[in-house]
Amino acid sequence: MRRTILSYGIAMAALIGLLKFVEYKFLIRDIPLEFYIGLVAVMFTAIGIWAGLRLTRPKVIEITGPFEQNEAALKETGISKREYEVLELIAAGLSNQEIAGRLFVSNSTVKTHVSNVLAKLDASRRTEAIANAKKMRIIP
Amino acid sequence: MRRTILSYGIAMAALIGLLKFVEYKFLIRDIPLEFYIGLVAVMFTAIGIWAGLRLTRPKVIEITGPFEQNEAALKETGISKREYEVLELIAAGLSNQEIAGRLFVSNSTVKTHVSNVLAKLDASRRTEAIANAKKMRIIP
DNA sequence: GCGAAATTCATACTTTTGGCCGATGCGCGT
DNA sequence: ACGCGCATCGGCCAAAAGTATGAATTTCGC
Repeated sequence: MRRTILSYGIAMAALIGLLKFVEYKFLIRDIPLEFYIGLVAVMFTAIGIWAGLRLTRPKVIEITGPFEQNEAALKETGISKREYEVLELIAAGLSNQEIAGRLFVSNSTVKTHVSNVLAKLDASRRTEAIANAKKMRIIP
Repeated sequence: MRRTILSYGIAMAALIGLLKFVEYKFLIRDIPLEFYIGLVAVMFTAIGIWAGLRLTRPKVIEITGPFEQNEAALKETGISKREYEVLELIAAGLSNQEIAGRLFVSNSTVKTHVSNVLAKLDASRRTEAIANAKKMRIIP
């Protein structure tokens, strides 16, 4: 962990150096500052995403055994791709509001999806949907 | 997806605007450009991490084979016998009313038990309680 | 390209759930 | 006897979840 942080520090330093260089180049050619700032923003956003995923990855990979999904059963329910995403998040214990935030849609949309999932899984509560989906082997 | 990208675009635009403002402030006070750039970098790294985490889907851990209950974890939660029964029925997808019928108690009692279970599992929704309990291996 | 399916969103309504209070009775150990 | 945890119940309120309906877009298979 200490090593990891150190690595990131060095990488950051290197990047700052690179930026200085780019900055020099750009300023020489009289390219507007806004453009340069935008470039920096995009670069570091990308770095942030990358770093974020790197640092959190070890936590999520905890698969104990092979989960074989019953594709047939899933298809039979008629659950769409988006609806399945919602179902996964429901099973993860998220609220409609949280799901909306995660999927970048409105609360209304999530409710629609949830309602569809409930109907397709023959359930009237999300907890029942989870139980049914598990029984049918369409979610781990 | 298009919407997602659009959202980011708008968010970016807004942030650039904010940056312009900050920039103005800083330049007025003759603070070096490097500092400003660094600020931008840090900000957008943070944004990137946030976005990355937001986009990461929660991986559901799976339990295969014989279920061996983590007695220690269960004891640690302080969940009582009756509360555990309720928890099992929650996980089975029953409503409070149904649980009340199954355990021959009133709806109020079930609600009390549910509330206690939620508190002891550090959850605020029954679905979250299920997910947590599964992670802690106190229910199959 | 056309049409069906999928995705998105809103509004209004009912039901369920959860939080917070207090209260009673019962058994158990000191 | 007293305190303590557990189980039981009720009321009230707010938030979340679910239902129904309608509609605008987008996507995708043919």
